[in-house]
Amino acid sequence: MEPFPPPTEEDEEDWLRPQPGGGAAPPAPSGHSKSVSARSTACRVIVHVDLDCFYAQVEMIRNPELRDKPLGVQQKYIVVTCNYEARKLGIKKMMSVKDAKEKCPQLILVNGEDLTPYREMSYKVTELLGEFCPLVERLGFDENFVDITEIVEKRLNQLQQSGCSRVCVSGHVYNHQAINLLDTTHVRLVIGSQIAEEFREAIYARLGLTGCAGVASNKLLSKLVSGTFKPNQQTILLPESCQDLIRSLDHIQKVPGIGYKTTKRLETLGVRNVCDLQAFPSAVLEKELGVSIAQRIQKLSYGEDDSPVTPSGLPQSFSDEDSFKKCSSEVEVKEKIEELLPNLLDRIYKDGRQPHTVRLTIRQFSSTDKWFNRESRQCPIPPHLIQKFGKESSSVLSPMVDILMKLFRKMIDVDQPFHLTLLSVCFSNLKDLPSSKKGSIGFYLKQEVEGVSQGEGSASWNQNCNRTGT
DNA sequence: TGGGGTTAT
DNA sequence: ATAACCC
Repeated sequence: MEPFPPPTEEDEEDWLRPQPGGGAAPPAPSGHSKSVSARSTACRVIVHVDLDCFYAQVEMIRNPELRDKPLGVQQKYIVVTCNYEARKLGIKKMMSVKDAKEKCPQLILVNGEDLTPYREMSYKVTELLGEFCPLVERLGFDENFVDITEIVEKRLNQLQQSGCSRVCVSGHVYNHQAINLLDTTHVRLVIGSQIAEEFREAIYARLGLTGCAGVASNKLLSKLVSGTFKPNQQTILLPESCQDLIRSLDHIQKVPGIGYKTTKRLETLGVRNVCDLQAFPSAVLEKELGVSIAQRIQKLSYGEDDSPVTPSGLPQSFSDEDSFKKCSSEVEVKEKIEELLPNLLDRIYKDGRQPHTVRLTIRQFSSTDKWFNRESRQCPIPPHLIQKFGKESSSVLSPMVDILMKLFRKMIDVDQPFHLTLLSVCFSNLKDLPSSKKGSIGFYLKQEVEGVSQGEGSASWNQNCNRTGT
């Protein structure tokens, strides 16, 4: 057993006084409740948890012999991620297999096109965090935001009332900024660092995964600061260093929320870095991008982000896709769809809810603009078919193929030549089973099978139950 | 660039 | 249905 890898210590020590101003504590002579006004003024405390090279870690758990070797995870001809052994040898994320093998002939590659193991581990992480706190939001498979404001408030009160006068930061402080324990915002973030450490310890002890964490007063800043010390470390951001952090981003596209398209439009305006965006006239920005986007990204450029941590709960859609060099006949399309469907139907069956919408997405070959020309058609699933989702997937398969082929013909004239490079099937608009269904014998049999085969914890069970009401 | 996801319009 | 964003 390896111990939990030691974080770097930058502990600060000082006295934690019950109240500033030397006074014992709660004045507030008016009829007003003190705790209400104190709470409304308290800053939020957000943790961003970011697993290290997630797919590679999952593969190393599945096959421990890969542990100490340079390992890459391959999808088609791309190394989508790799472990740190491989990074030492110059392998980067999203490198072509060709370049990677040239750089490092000993690189071991595993195929990661089937996301099932990663998806399962990903939800175990989210569920584990859900045991600490209900406000957990997923971002992709390997990141989670947790709003720990309330946990921090509780611990702060405990600390003050039990006469404890010291708190130590766990992990790094961004910019090496000194902590002022007379500042309750500092103290809250320090307590947040201890909770973040507990998150990472639990994820390592229970799931064997390492990762980074960032603690700050909003989602944007927690995410940015989590990446400052990189594998398996954590960092807090104190408000006084916020501008340093946001301005350290050399390009605006590094700001989460400012993507490829917006970056291009900003470049047209001469906006290249965060400082440019901060200083840019709001009125001009609003005319160029629309009020909503302009105001949001300009706030982001100051490190301001009032978006809440929205619990992700159960997935809103299930999709499966495959890309390929060429698919140019109706028969091939049907074969590809028949390959994608069984896996998808199985996932939906295990979820237990019924999808009411199905969508087919294609990508047509084009030499220019190689990766953005996707088109899709969707339709409601006929009620008689919806009913069958609770049963054997075989009874749904061929009618679904027929529906998907009709959607395909809405996009593509099959009498004309075509050249597809991607097919994707997505089920969405998921609804809980009608409650009358839940009394049936079949329902309970199914629940037991799932509980055993997926080894689900109580958190997911509770999540499922809590949502059946709405 | 893969094979996924989300929300806004 | 698409377009933008995220990983």
